[in-house]
Amino acid sequence: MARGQRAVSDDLKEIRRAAILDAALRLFRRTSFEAITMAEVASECGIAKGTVYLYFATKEALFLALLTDQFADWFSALGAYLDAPADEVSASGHFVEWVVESLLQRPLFVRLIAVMHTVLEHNIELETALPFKRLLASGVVRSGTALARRFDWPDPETGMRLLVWLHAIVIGLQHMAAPAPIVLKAMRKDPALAMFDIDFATELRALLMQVLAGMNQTQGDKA
Amino acid sequence: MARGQRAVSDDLKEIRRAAILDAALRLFRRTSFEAITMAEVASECGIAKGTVYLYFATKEALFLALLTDQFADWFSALGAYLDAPADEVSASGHFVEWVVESLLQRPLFVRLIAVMHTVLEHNIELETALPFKRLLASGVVRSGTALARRFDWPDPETGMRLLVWLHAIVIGLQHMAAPAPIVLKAMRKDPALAMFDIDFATELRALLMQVLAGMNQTQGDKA
Amino acid sequence: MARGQRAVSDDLKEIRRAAILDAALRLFRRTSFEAITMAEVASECGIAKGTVYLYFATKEALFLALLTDQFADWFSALGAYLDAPADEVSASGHFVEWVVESLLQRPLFVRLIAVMHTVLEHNIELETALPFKRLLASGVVRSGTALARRFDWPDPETGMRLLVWLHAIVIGLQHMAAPAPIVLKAMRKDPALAMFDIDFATELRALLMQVLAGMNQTQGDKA
Amino acid sequence: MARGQRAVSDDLKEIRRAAILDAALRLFRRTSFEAITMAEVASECGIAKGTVYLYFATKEALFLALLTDQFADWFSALGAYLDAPADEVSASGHFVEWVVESLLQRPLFVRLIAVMHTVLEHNIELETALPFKRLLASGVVRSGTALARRFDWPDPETGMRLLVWLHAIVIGLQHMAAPAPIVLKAMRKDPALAMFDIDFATELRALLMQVLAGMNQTQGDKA
DNA sequence: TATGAATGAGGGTTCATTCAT
DNA sequence: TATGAATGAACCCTCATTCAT
Repeated sequence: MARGQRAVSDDLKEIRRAAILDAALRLFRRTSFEAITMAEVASECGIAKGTVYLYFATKEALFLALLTDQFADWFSALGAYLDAPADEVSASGHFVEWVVESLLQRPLFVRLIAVMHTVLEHNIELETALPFKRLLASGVVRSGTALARRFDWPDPETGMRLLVWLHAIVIGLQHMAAPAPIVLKAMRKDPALAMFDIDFATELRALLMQVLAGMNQTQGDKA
Repeated sequence: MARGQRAVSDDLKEIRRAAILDAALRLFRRTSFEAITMAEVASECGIAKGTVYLYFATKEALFLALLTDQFADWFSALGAYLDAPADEVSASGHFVEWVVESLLQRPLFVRLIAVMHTVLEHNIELETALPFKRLLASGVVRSGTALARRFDWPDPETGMRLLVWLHAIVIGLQHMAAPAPIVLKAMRKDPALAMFDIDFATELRALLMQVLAGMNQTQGDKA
Repeated sequence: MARGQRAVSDDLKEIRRAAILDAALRLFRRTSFEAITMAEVASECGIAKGTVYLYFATKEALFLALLTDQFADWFSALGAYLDAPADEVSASGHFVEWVVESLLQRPLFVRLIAVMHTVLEHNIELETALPFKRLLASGVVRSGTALARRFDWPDPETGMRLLVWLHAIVIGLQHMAAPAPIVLKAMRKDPALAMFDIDFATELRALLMQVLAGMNQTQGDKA
Repeated sequence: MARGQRAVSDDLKEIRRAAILDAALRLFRRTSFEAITMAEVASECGIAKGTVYLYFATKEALFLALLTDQFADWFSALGAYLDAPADEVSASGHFVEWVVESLLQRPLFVRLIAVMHTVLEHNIELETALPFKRLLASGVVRSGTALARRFDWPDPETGMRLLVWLHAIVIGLQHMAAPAPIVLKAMRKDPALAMFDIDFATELRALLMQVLAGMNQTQGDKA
């Protein structure tokens, strides 16, 4: 779609919407949410500033849409993974590895999650928040159930809960794994601060393993 | 210290510094970091705007000092707890309960932690970041070691790691437990979103229990 | 153009730009560059503060644009003067008189020149500085050449140099002719300071006459 | 005088005053008037901020005192020069050379003159302005008279006038010879702007020569 | 006289969002 | 639907100067 062209049909509108999202994603790859301006998004997309607002009510809504897509994609991949035939090896380890890998391949997803509650979910309308949370809920229910089945947990809610916890853990670890420049400098200066040099994947893997170990034990006791 | 009065001695300066921190804390109880202006802090403290900057180089440094105090207090309490004679009942459960309680009693501490990496540690100088991180490191080392001893973990680093994980978990759960107003509204509207009505204490307790269960199991296997 | 009205065409934009410049000029007539705030300019122009920044990147750029116009106007007048048929009377005296008159009629131009190098040319971008200096350069080249022809100086650069010197002289004399209020007071108090009661026109006329006398002598020697 | 020590006698007070001036001069050598803070001056001098204000009422008064010293020194040197036995070679050229050299050796003097009227003479009290201007007046009268005698000008005021003009010329040329960084960049980018790459000494020498040539001619005509 | 803590005015600039065209 | 001109709130921090001690 060329600049100035009007998206009259729904299809064209969808294409333009996607183009805006793509532009935002490209910018987000390079910098942070705060550093990106709506003018830049428009410019990167080759359209006018006002046009962006025809498709997204606020800057936060725009990036929440980005996150929505990422969630959909991730849940889809998770569903595919969980539907695949069970693995002979330790299910826990395999699953943890999948999670770690899936997130390592989606760094922007992780970065968006880290600002989701504190930034993106503020300054949006109910009609934006509602479908987003519903998508999340449906993903959690679906995947949580599949997860419980896979791990032979009697209660599907246990699977859902694990996903909620995973969400929290991802937020926290991402915060710690992406320190402010000045903190990085401090860490370089004082070796005693090396402990704060958190590797996202390493910690996620280790922590998740423990959680699953605990859950399997608990659930095993129950069973 | 009354307005205009000069903090001429180091003692008085410490008192004034504490007064500013106290004013900031009172405001933070009522609103968020973003909503507070330095002018408000000064006004709440009954001093001039510029005076605040004599004690704290930036707004972030001011709130980081607040967090520093909270960390010191919490680590101190943790140390006292860990040094107390071992409990006959399940050590894990007892410890988890202590953590949950200690954080429930310190809601501002938890809220500060939630913005620590993304906000407070930005826009500060190295000389502010360094002592803060060192305090944290020393607390983690000290408490982590005590923790390992308490749980009979051979490696003190296991205790330290648990604290790092706890930190991440607290950040993530606090984000989820303090949703944006619009999200709250969405949750009230759609019962299917009830799963996002996260209770910080409940989830922290449960998750931490699983982590500890996993760790004890793992460490038990090692021993 | 009324407040809130949109300058949608290039013509209208030019009109609005001119309106802002005009507002700034009106204020500058009343006070000094330092005393003027961008908010005042906007208010005087009947538009919002941010709108001013759509047309001028900084306060300095705004006033440099003012100076640009004044330079263009003055160079244009100078060109017209130099292109006019030669005068029978002493060319030097006639030219000096024209310069003095042209500057007396443009007091704001002179005041802007006085802060041009120390204030206006700071805090501007290259894309602002470049065209400004180029306009000046072209004016100097063109007028300097015409000047040399008029005075029968073999080298056009002599004319250009005279213009550069004139520029310096105008700056210095304007500084001296516009003393600080307290200096004015001192001069009123002590008659011995009367020598500092510089009249811009008188000194410019006299000094320029000497410079031209010297140059004609020198050039005459050369010829 | 050590820090904290009290300057009880007038001698000691004079020493401290000189120390402050010296500190300010050292800083001025490195940066500009605007960039220097009174806190820096105090720190560079090893005394408290308030102490500086015991000796100089305002920042401007402090730097004006600096300029006073420089003027006294320069006038003294000029007096010595003019009192020396006349030179066999062209008096004009010799004098001009002396002026250029004397200013090249006093770059801080020149820089202070450039901001004298627009900055330093503002924000001072009458009791600061008065002696400063009187010193200047006396220097101008004395040196102007000597100058007229030297050049065989019948009227001593002609010498005084030359000094006033010299003052103006120095201001203007210094402004042009110390362009803003962005202007420097513009000049580097566009060769057509090379004409603005003003060398202070070169232009001062040339311009002054013309002025003197003109004056000698005029005065010669008179005589 | 020396100190340095306290003061507080001061203002340019950005940018998400709106809305006239 | 597309545009992009217009809006205007928002805000930290500096630093010359004062004055209590």
